[in-house]
Amino acid sequence: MRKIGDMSNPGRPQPRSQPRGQARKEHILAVALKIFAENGYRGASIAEIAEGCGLSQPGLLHHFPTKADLLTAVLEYRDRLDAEKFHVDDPTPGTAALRHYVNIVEHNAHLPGLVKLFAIVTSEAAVNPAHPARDWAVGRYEKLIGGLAANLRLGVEDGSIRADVDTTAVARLVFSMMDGLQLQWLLNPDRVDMPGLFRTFIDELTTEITTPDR
Amino acid sequence: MRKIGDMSNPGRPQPRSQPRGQARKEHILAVALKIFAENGYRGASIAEIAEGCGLSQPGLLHHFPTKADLLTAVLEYRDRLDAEKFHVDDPTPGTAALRHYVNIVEHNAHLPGLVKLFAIVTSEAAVNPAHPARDWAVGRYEKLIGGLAANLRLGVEDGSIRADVDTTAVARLVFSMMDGLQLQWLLNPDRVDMPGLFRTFIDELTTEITTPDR
DNA sequence: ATTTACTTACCGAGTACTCGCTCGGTTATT
DNA sequence: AATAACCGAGCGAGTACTCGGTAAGTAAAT
Repeated sequence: MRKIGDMSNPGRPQPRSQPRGQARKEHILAVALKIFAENGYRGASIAEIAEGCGLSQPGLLHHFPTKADLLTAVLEYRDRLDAEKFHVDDPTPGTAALRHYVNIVEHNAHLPGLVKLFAIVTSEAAVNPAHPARDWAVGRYEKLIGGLAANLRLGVEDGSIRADVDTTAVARLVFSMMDGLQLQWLLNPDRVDMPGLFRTFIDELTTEITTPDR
Repeated sequence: MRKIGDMSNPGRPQPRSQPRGQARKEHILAVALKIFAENGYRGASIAEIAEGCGLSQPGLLHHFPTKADLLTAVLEYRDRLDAEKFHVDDPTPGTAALRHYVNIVEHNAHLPGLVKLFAIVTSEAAVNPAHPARDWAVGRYEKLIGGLAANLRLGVEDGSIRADVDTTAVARLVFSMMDGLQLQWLLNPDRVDMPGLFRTFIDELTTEITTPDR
C-alpha cells in the first residue's frame, strides 16, 4: 500500500497515482502487442520491442523483468480492456448472448493486430505445453465457454431455448467457429467475409436451438 | 531422370529406385515434423532435428539445403500422403462429402502430431506474410474449400442440396469449425470431444442444407 | 530551504549461448 | 572415376538476460 493521493492540488485530474512509468508501460504493451502478434512469442525479440519504444533492452526489462512477464502482461492488459468494453460478465440470457458475439466479431474485423495476437499465441500454447501463455489460453476458453454456456442455460430456463440443447457443446462450437474463421480471414482478408460468415452461422444456430412455436 | 533400377539382383523388392538416401530423407521428414509441430518454424532448430536423426547439422543440410526447404518438404510430404490415404480429389457429391470429413476428424484425433503441425504452421503463416509456408497455407485452404464446394455443387445439381445454398460459404464454415475445434482439443484433449462435436455440427449442417421433403 | 535517504527510470557493456549456414574435407557406394 | 553421404570446425549474427552505474525525482528530516 502506498499513500499518494493527498498532494497539494487535488483539483487536477492527473493520470492518477502512477507517476509516469505507467504511461511508458502502456506504450511498451502496445508495441509489444504488435510485435508478439506478428512473430509469436519465440519469434519476437526484446530488442525489437525495446527499439520500437525508444528504449534500450535493459530499459525495457526494468519495467517487465522477463520476456514471459511481458507477454502475460500484454495478454492480461488486453483481457482487462476487452472486459471493460464488452461487459462480458453481464448476464445476457438466451440467444441474445449469441448475437453479442456477432458484434464482437464485427468489431474484431477492424483490429487485425488483436486477432493476430490471439491467434498465434493460442496456437503456440495449444501446441507446446511449456508455453508461457498456456494457462492463459486454457483459462480463456474456460471463461468464454463457461460464460456463454451459462447465458444459454438462462435461455433454457426461461423457455426460449430448447431444453435438450447441450449448452457447453454449443458454446464450444461458437468459439471454434470464431477462431477458425479468423485464420482464414487473416490469410485472405479480401475474399473472406469473416463477420458475414459468422453471422450466418449464428443465425442458423439460433433458429436451431430456439424452441419451435407451436 | 536417373537410371538406377538395373542392378544385379532385380528379384529383391528393394525400396524402389532411390538408393538409400531416400529412406534417410523420410526419416528426417518424420523427425522434422514432430519438432516443427511442437515448436513452430522459428522455434524449431536444425540442430535439434539433426540430433534426432543421428546426424550432424551439415549432414542434414546435405539433404535439405535450408530450413525453409525442410519445412516445405515436410508439408508437401504430408499432403502427398494424405492425398493418397483420403482420395480427396475423387468426386463425392452432396452431403456424403461432409460425412467424409467427419471420418478425417476421427482419424486425426489419433494423430496429435499432425494436428499440431498444421495448427501451428497455419497460424504462423496467417500472422506473418513473410512466412515460408504462407503460400502453402493459402493454397491448402483454396484446394480444400474449392474441392468441398465443388462436391456440394454436385449435390445441388442432383437436387439433394437446396439450390439457395452458398457452397463456398458452407465449405469455409466446415473448415473453420475443423480448425477451431482442433485448437480447443489440443489445449484440453480430455474434456473436448473433437470428433463428437464436429459430427454434431456436420449433422445439423446436413439437415439444414438438404432439400426438405415435401 | 536545504540536506539526506530512497526509489524510479533508465543505459553501456558484456555474458554465455543459440541460430542458420558455409567451407573444406573424408568416407562409402556405385 | 565419379558421385552421394556425410562430418569438424567455424562464421557472423542474434538471443535473453545481467552487471554496474547514472541521473532524476520524491519524501521526510532538519
